[in-house]
Amino acid sequence: MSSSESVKSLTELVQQPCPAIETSKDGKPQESSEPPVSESQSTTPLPLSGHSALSIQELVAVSPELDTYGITKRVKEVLTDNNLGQRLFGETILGLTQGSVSDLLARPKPWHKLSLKGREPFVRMQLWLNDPNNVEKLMDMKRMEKKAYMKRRHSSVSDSQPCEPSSVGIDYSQGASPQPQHQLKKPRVVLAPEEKEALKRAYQQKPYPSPKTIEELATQLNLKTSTVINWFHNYRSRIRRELFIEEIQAGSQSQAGSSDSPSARSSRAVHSSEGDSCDGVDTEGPPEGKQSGLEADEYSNATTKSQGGQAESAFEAGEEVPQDARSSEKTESFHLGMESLEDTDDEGRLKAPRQSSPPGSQSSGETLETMPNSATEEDASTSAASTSVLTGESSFKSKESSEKMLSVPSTSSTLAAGSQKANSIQSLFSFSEAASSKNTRDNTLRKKKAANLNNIIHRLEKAASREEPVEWEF
DNA sequence: TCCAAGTCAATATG
DNA sequence: CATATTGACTTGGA
Repeated sequence: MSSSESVKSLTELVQQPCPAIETSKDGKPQESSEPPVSESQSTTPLPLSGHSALSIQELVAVSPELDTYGITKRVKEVLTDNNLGQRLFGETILGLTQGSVSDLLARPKPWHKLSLKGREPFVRMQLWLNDPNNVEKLMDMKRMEKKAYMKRRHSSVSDSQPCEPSSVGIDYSQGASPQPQHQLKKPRVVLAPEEKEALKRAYQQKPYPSPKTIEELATQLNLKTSTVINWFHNYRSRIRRELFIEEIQAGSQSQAGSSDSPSARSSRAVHSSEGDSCDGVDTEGPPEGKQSGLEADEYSNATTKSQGGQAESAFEAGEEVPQDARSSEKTESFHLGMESLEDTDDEGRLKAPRQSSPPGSQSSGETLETMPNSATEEDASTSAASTSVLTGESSFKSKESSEKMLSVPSTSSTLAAGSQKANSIQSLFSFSEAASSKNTRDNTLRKKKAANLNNIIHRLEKAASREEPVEWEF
């Protein structure tokens, strides 16, 4: 209550001003409608600058559609132009940690795909962009931090150790191990490349593995069940995200109506996906041009299939979905000749991180994964999946280097090279930047897309069995 | 319960 | 030092 008025101004506030670019120094649009203040206790633990009126949540609720991609783009510009780090920005402005900020800035999801909670950071960013003193404030914070840091540094010199608050009674750690931190802190699992490969392969067969399959995978890879579960959750959502950014990028230049901010200006060169495809094969889709790209293709493809009705069999059979250039699977394990350097410690490294191994006592010498044999032979699908995993496993010797290696063919540092420092001229007109997801790990992308197809099919089936109006916009 | 979406926080990389 | 990646956890919905 009482805010019908403020809501209005807030809405304006949030609205993207114009394409104006911040440029360094202080260019302050004008702005003056500081929304009134109307305390609201709600829950906003943020160091929210001053008062700013309604809680962000309310603001989010009334916020018009924001161009997340554009916002992050501008934020990135402002930050780099002024040498401000994302840690500071995140903690001060968004109330998020550096990692989250990095992620957000690099892969913003389209507004309509965000939950209320997910929109919050973007509203904050927009608000920040509109604040004439945004940069100054942050700079101040930065200075203050530095000062505090210096101070601490000096004072600590006087005495011995830097006052570490110490952790509550540690001691009694195994007295004969100098480096292991108090392992009460959980080591953080680090999956070996081979393990990831195996999981990806499994995902490809079945994006939503049954508990049983998960168990098997865990056992075979010698991982905790929860780790496998988490991996699938994470992988699924990250693949999904990958597609979102494409959607955004594609949409931002091909117009595509619907959604999008009231600023339709510039849209220039439209470098459609560059042709990396050298090896022909794959994708039967005619070059064509229109539409919003291949991904749309895949989607429609999936849709068609599931409606056609046979998708199911193909999917369940574990046969392999007609993923275009798949086939590499086996082929891939070919180049086992490489790993010239750094493979030395490979072995030692692999087994290291894991602690207490499950009941299955195996491995011990050699290559970690030995896979005696599949535990049991279950139904077709399952066994098929696990088998393939195993197969892949046994033949590994190479890493997933394929992608990594190919992707970095001596790229002479192109733009964005020295950045960090100051240059930013390009940012004013470049626009290219993330536009095309270079061919870096293009391979991976392909794989992910294919994998996603399975994912989609799965969801379609699920939805179909029910009977709601599915509303995913393809 | 499972899942997705957001995050955190440790660790990798640059 | 900064930014990027990623396994795990938290929340909220069905």
